[in-house]
Amino acid sequence: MDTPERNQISATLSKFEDSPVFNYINSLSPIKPVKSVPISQTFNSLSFSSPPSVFTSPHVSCLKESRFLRRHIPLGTWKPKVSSEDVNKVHTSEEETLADSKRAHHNKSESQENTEKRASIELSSEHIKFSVEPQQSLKYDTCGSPGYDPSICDHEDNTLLELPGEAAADAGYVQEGCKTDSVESEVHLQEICQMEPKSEDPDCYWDSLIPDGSDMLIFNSPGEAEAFKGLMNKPLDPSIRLSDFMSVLPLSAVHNGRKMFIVDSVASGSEHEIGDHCSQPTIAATDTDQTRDNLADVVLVTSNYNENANDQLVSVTHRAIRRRCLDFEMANVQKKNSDDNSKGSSSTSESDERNVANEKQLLPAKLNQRGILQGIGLHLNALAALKEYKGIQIENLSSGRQLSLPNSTSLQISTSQEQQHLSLVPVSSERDLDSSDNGLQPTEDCSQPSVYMAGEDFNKNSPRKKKRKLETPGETEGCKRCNCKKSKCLKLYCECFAAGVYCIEPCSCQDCFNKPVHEDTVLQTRKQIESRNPLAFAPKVIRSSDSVPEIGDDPNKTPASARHKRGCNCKKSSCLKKYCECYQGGVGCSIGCRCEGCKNAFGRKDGSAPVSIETEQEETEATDKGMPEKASQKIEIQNTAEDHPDSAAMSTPLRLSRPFVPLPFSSKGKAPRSFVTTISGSALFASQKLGKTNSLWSQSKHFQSVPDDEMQDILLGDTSPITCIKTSSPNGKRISSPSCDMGSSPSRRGGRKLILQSIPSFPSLTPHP
DNA sequence: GAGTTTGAAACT
DNA sequence: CAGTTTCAAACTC
Repeated sequence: MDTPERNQISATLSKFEDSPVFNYINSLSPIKPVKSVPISQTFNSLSFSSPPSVFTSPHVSCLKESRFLRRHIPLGTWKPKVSSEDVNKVHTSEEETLADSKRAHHNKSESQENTEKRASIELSSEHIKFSVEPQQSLKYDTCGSPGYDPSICDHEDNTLLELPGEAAADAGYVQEGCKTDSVESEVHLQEICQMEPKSEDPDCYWDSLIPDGSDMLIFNSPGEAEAFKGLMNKPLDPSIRLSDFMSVLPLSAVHNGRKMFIVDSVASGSEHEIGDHCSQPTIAATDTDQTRDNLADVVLVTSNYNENANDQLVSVTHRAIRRRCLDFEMANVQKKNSDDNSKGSSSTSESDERNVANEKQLLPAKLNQRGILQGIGLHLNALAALKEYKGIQIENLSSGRQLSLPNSTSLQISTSQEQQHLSLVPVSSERDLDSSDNGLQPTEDCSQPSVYMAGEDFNKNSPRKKKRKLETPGETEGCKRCNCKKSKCLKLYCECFAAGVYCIEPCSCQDCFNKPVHEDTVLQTRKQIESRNPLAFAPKVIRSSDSVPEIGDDPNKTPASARHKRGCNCKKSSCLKKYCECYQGGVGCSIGCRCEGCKNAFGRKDGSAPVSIETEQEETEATDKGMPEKASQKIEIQNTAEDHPDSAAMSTPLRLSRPFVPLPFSSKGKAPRSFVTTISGSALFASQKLGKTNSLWSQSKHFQSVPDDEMQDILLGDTSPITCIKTSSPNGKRISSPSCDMGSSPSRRGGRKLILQSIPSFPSLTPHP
């Protein structure tokens, strides 16, 4: 699809205001009746920082990096509101099928070419998608969420992966799955337009909204809506904390301090129509009066709050704007005046993050020291640390994040979790490695947890989601689901807990405490466990690889190795079953493993080629279960050729060298849980927090097996070269350090440096040179 | 779906 | 630190 030039967008928008169409739109009711459709709540991890929840929900998926946050908003039926020619258009037809959508979209793009512009709406029976092409937009995909339709997700994965440079293409780019997104967005834009105060200075208004380089964040998930709702329901309180918003909004939306649109279209399953409730005037008044000067950057559009929609909407909008002021502006303010407590207090982590980004240099020192507050972490915690460092009072982020709303699906940010994730920076997921050309982009992974979904609530609202989840094993299964009965999901036995995610609906756990409601307990428990083993929540599988070959590395050689951090201890399974964490994680065993009779198909402990006659037999078994024989063979070959027999960490090139090969795991197509863990923790955070994946990526290498001590050093900015990081678990179990075998590879060095350096650039939405 | 096996996690 | 117990996933039937 053709995407109008980004820079054109602003202009276009401006034009919008003046255009008759715009007026027309404005005249329309801001919100059209919409049937809500169960939506996948998940928030995709972004490549930008987004608020992690204490535990992110495991069911996140499809992470894509693009400058544009895109969320799927499956609107059941969305009624097209406007079609405009000048502006470009909105093609709407209520009942267009996807095919129709495509067509429409296509047409749109054509028109866009002509006009350069902007919003186009297409409706699809099921999904309305939107695409906005602000210069800098974040794309937020929600695919992979529990209820998310895998097909779409997959599709998007393929289609949406975009190189930074190609971001612009997004808007225009529409594929079936993706296209719909575009449509949705467009629709939302319309709504926004409608909602936005007309009376205001159009110039200022739109400028503030979308204009140059604005980042657009679109929220479609019901959960978000709910979360907002909760916040909004509260009386407008100046003291509202940024964190409150943060819990709902992805940091990414904020971190740049750019304009942000928040479009919330559906309350899951809700069939209410809101349109009538929203009154533009009210909103306009609110926004304009107070924020005019500030040029509200955040526009929240809710399409369907059932009750009191009007009020809520207004308040939401208002707050959103407020938030904007606090965040974006605050960040700046803080920079300038750390003294400004009034704002500072209200400023939330977002600001902090931004600050961090800008002042990364500060991070190192303080992070570590305090770093370890609840977990350690760069992200919010880091920010917190930073704040403290600056003498700014740190706000208890966690408290703020928690959404009190019952129904809120909110994205909860958990301080501890975030910290941990950051500190541990897990390795990228295999996919990431594979797909990312340079590791810059975290790929989305269905398994990535980014959002907590109130399972119960969620279910209630959207049984369909549940169904979908169940129906889409590949995707959903990637997500953790526990079945704990006695551990209350507060032990590492619990996969959800271990993965740093809250238990959600699909879990069959009993007496589960691993829920946002028990955040305190969860955090406490985590602390306790971490005190025992700082790496307890680190990804089990550590991958140290850069997707990008490093200088000096043999191109043919897989740059990375992946190992189980602790190594396995298998005795009977021969490391050929998922009992074996190494195998489960799709990595070979290393000398760090204490396994007996290792036959790990991904690489034996002794470094020998994985496949032997015996193994083959075994593998046959595996194959039956879904492991492609070829894959295994391939693996073997690679191992043989590449592994260093003597090297402690036998590399498992598997993932790096080839595109993601389905692991031999379950016939169900379920990704190894280990992977999930890794992915969820690392990739997600990396992307979310740092925005630039690559930086994290690199970091991840280091973090992978870096003990806290070292980690601290690193964070502190200790630049002393670390040739090989030795790690050991508290209990004496060995932790392989994959990187070691690489020797003092450039990657390592590079990664190290990156740790600090990369952090800084907060999610700058602007393209990276 | 119930029962068994397995190995990590937790405990002593 | 080693041995034991507990636990839940993986697996089998």
